[in-house]
Amino acid sequence: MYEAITIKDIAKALGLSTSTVSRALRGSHEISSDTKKMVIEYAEQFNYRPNPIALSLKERRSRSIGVVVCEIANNFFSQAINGIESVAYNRGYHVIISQSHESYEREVVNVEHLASRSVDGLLVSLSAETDHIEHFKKLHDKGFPIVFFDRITDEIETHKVVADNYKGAYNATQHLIDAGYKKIAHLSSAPHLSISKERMNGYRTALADNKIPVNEAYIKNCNHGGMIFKELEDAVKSLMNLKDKPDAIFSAGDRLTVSCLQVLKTLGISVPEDVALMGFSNSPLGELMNPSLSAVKQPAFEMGQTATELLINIIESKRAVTEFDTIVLQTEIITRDSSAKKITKKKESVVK
Amino acid sequence: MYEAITIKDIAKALGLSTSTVSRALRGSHEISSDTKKMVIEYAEQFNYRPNPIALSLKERRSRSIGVVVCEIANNFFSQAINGIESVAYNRGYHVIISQSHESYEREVVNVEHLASRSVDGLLVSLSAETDHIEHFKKLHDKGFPIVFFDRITDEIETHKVVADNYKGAYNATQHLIDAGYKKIAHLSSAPHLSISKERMNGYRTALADNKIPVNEAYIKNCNHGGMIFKELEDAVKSLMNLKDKPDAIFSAGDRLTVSCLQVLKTLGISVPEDVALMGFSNSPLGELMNPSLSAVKQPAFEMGQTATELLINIIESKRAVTEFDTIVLQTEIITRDSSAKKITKKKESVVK
DNA sequence: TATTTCTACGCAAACGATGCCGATAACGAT
DNA sequence: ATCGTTATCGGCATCGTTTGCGTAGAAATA
Repeated sequence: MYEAITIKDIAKALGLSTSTVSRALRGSHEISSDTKKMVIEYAEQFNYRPNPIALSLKERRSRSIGVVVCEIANNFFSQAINGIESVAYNRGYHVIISQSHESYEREVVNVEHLASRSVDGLLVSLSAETDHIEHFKKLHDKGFPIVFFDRITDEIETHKVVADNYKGAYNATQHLIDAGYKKIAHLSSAPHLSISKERMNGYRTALADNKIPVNEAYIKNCNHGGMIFKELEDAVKSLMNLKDKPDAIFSAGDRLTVSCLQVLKTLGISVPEDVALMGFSNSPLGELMNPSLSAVKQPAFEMGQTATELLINIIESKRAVTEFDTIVLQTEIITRDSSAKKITKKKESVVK
Repeated sequence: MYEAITIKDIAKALGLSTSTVSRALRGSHEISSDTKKMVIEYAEQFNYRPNPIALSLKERRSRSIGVVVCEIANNFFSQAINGIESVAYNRGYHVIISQSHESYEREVVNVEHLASRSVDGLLVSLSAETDHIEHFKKLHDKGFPIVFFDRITDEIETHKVVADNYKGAYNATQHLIDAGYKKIAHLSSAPHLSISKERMNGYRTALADNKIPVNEAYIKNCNHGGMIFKELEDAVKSLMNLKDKPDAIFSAGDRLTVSCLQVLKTLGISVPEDVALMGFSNSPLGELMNPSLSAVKQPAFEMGQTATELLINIIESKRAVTEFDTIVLQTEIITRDSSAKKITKKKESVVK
């Protein structure tokens, strides 16, 4: 069917050996300029392209990197992937993306599939279900290059790239407090994820610094990261069914935030009048939503870029890398209507 | 650095030849069951995985397919990719995604990169800038498997998968008319794109069927598909600066619709009171937007699935495929607030 | 016993490209 | 005339795997 020209074809056609052709194409000095010219012209005429697979086999590298994320239909990750792609292409690498859909099993399968020597390294953000990481440890112990970003693990020593989740969550919580909210709930993903822990810490510390006691009933985890709608729905409902309802919700992820808003809408609970909402989100649609969404925005593109730079550095390093960095990038608080200043009933009656 | 076990290692360790090991692992009947058992146990113990690159070289196929789309940070495409992935993985293929960002040049580079024998076939949705397709023709003429989806071309005969853009646009326009709008503008992507033409036809026909003359000033094209914000902004502004303003906008793409809403918001034009809005969109956020967004929804996931099935069929077909299908999938009209029934001034005064 | 038939395995080529080592010829130096 | 040098090219092995063919030894048949 589809047959492309090889170095052998050129050699045969020109009455040369394959080695001569190979050298001529790479501009070796030990080939006469006449021969070089002839070979190069012939190659161009027939649009010769070296077979990357043969090269991979010979050089024992594929010049491609694998990406393992939970899903690409999420603005944070699609922006991160844009960053990954921009660096990868510049440095001559292909990018192979795989989605775990927050499932541990699919993550394992994808990693196995990618790592069995078809990629030179892995860029990983863990799935919500993943609570043990033997599949990565095995690879890492064998010297396989891995860089974690966003949802990282401290069980593996390698380069990592994260947003400052602690500070982002702290600032978001503080912002809600400053806007007059005191009963702030926290909606989070799986509790074992690094991002969940860090954001939880930021949330708790901000409350503590403001001398607001933590109400454990206000803290809800979704072990499937919002991939199962019911889980999230139940969490929001149980929150809003409390005798002492929260007056604000700080949600720790994009999918969570959006679904939460959806549930609130269904329940007829208005935002921010009945309950304020603030989340981690990278959706450009935040300002078009009803109400427009306050959010902690992560530097997704830069995270992807940085992680890719680090990964390729490991891949191309001559000796085994032993010193690893954890890069922390800053977040940005975007305040919009969903966390508008609280209008207390007192104030309202005063106005009246 | 990272070294994995090969068939050669097993052969040496067990005092066998590589061919025997190879056959034993594939369960050949001409290997004694003792030897087979020994080999298989050894392979499992050392976690042997065949080198996919060596296999690719031998079988002259990589078991991977390339995807060329304008961007993944677009719900239509990320859903389509989910469909692509689901079929591809089931049939044992990797998926390599590349984004053109609506740029012709980047599309060409990506296609060259992918097709130079690192993928077995291509799944393509053309970029907005692409108005000639020699880069695909060259490949297709050589017998390289390509399937187009969404934004297709009729200059190449191969399998194609599209939504029923004509009917979708017709129904959307009819819906706007039924809701009381008569001065309906149409905001479209590059005019040479198949989707643009089909949607334009649906729009024009619906108007004609309702005996509404087409006002050419109401038709605006964005040659960069909305990737350049100013282009879209200018289009919307010039529309709303007309003496005879439109009372509704039918926009032909997700990015266009969202950006349009944004511009309208900036201009202080309220939807649907001042102008109604309806678009093609697959964003699940439509119902959370302000106002909630009426839209034509495409079966993105199914389109991805179908296109992938067709592509793999071509790839795995023994003889050259000469009969090609164009699969047309149905769209769905979702009506929400942005196209709510028009409240005419007359009616309003009557109510008063 | 001699011949055929299995059984169970090894050898080598092939996929495409590269790189080490050699080979050859022309040429100048001794 | 002999040797060393240089320029230019070819042979061969290699990466990891599969596969057609060959064959040694054992078993079965004549």
